[in-house]
Amino acid sequence: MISVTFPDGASRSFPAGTTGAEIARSISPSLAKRTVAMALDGKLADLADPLLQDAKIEFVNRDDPRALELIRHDAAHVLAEAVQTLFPGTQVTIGPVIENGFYYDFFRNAPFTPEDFVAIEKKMTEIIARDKPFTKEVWTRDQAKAWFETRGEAFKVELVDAIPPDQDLKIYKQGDWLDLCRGPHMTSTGKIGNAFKLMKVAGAYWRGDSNRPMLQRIYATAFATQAELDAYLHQLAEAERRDHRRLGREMDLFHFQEEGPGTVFWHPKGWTLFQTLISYMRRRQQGDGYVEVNTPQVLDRSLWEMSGHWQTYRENMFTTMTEDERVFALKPMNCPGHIQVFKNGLKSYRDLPLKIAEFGIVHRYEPSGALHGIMRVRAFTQDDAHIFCTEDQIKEEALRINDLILSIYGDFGFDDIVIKLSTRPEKRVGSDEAWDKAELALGRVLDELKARGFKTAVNPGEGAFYGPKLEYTLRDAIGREWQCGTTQVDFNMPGRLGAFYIGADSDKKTPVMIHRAMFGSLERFTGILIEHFAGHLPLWLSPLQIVVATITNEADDYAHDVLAAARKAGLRAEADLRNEKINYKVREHSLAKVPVLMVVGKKEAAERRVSLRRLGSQEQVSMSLDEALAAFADEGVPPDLKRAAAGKV
RNA sequence: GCCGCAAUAGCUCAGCUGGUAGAGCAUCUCAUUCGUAAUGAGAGGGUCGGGAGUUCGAAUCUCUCUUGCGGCACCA
Repeated sequence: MISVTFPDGASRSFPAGTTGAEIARSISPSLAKRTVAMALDGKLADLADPLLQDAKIEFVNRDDPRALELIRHDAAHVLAEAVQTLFPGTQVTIGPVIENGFYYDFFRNAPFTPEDFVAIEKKMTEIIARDKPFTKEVWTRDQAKAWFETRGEAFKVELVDAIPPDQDLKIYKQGDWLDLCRGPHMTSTGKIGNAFKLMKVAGAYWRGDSNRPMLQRIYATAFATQAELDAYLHQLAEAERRDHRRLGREMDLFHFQEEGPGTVFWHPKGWTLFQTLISYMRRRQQGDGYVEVNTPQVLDRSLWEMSGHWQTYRENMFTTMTEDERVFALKPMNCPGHIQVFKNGLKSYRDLPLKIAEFGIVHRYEPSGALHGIMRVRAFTQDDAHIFCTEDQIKEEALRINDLILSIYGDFGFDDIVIKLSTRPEKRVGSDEAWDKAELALGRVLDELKARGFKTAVNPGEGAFYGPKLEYTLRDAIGREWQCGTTQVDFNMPGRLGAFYIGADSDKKTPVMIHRAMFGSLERFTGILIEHFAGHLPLWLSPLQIVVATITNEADDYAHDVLAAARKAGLRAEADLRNEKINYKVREHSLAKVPVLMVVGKKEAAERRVSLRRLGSQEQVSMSLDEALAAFADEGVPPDLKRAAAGKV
């Protein structure tokens, strides 16, 4: 006999081997009917599993949040059956649950089309309606291999081979169709319901390896209820509404064209935003002891050979050959240039830490498929800096960077940050001893940050070729994660490029270099801000802050006065004197995401007032011109300057 | 780079199985001076992404290149 404890704390004895379904039935038929799975000691399991030892049992209903994973996983099996029924000869591979749904990877030569989706969804509905139970069997390795081999399922055979010998091979059947699967599943296909939808088809490499066959991945999603599915689809539409590529055009910030793949044409408004970010960052860096430099865009191949870029980063570099057959490369990183600045003039240990910053434009030949608006481009501006220091100074400097980064993100409203340590990659330069030291140093910093309560994680093998890094990932308004800032400890490059300083003992010493960026890429950060704010930038960032819109031409003179006064108050303003209705102007400037509309007509002109309308609000506020300008001038002050004015640093 | 899809006016898009292009918005002109998300009328605007082929004839079919989109792989 075993003792089974229920959620209310009560416990009962059952013969060992009693199944969850039997226990549910022993309590009440209605409970058994609505239960789709169980959790044993908190772990989801098939309801048909026998209980072999004492356990805490919970019965999981279809509307239990834990059931969502099962609904999706079951739906993946149904998708696979539907596809194999409709398209015989298609091989199945894997079909996991992912964040917002699930997918299944198939091997088939002909592509799936939108019409196929309709047919597949119909077939899935049929399979679900049949309501066949999911039944589990344990097979031997040979049995499973034979089954899949005779059916030409080469990928499944490979999966069978990859399962450790001490693990059972579990097979789940739904009617006549079966799949190798870890489980668990719900009791039958009917429990899936009809709130599912095929989303898209895309290529994906078998086992994520670009040297292996390309499979067709069908993405789909499923929810417990139609209302939840609808809410999810609505959320997708919301993300599309925020798309920076669309908003960039609507707000007239930038454009791309065919001749410059992955390179941005910044328009006046976009460039204003970009420069606002640079000015802000320049102030923050100056406040933290950085000096700013500018280094060449194009440098001789030999320098890149010395730095190691030529050997490890060549396929990402733009190169050019001049008339005299010299090979140059456009810089993909600023570090070698900053080392040249460091080397110029003898440095003493008293000069350390030396923090050299540059808003450096780097060119990287990114794979064509990676390009994405201004988020992923081939030429971008980094808020880059290199800190030359001693080994002893690493921790303090890394923590200073950390504090600065977090303060900066906070100024933009990003408070949910994850800090990840990336360790040595396979393709790297430098000795293992140097890597040990670098990883140890950053590991200590990570521990310290963890102790301070920050969210941390480790990404093994994801470091840069010259050193490990701490990566700062922020979460935007709709929950997406973006990697922006980075701190990288480098024991290699200063030595490779012959940088040294004179130590306290008069000996030449090689400095350690910390590479760091906070926005990361200004282009990407700009894109993140556009999407985070859905185009509704805070006043200090908005490239056009105020539009003065007239109601009739009789207010033109006054509108000119208002415009001049706004500009004098340091605000970025334009006037719209066109002979158009005020409705038309309101609509147009609202769509262009102008934060403040000052509407002026005869009434305002007579009283030297303005009628205010803020973006996103229908409310109209009448205010004296001076009062309004004072308020907006104050609101438009960047957060760091506001703190300085308030005497807080 | 790989798989799939796409490219028609500044923007969004229509154009069926081949018979040499169309709408709305935007632009320009005229009228209107009208209080918070589209005033009306008229006009101009496209060698249908580039190249090659099939055909009497190609926006439409084929090949190829380029660019973009969705993923994968890569990454700031």
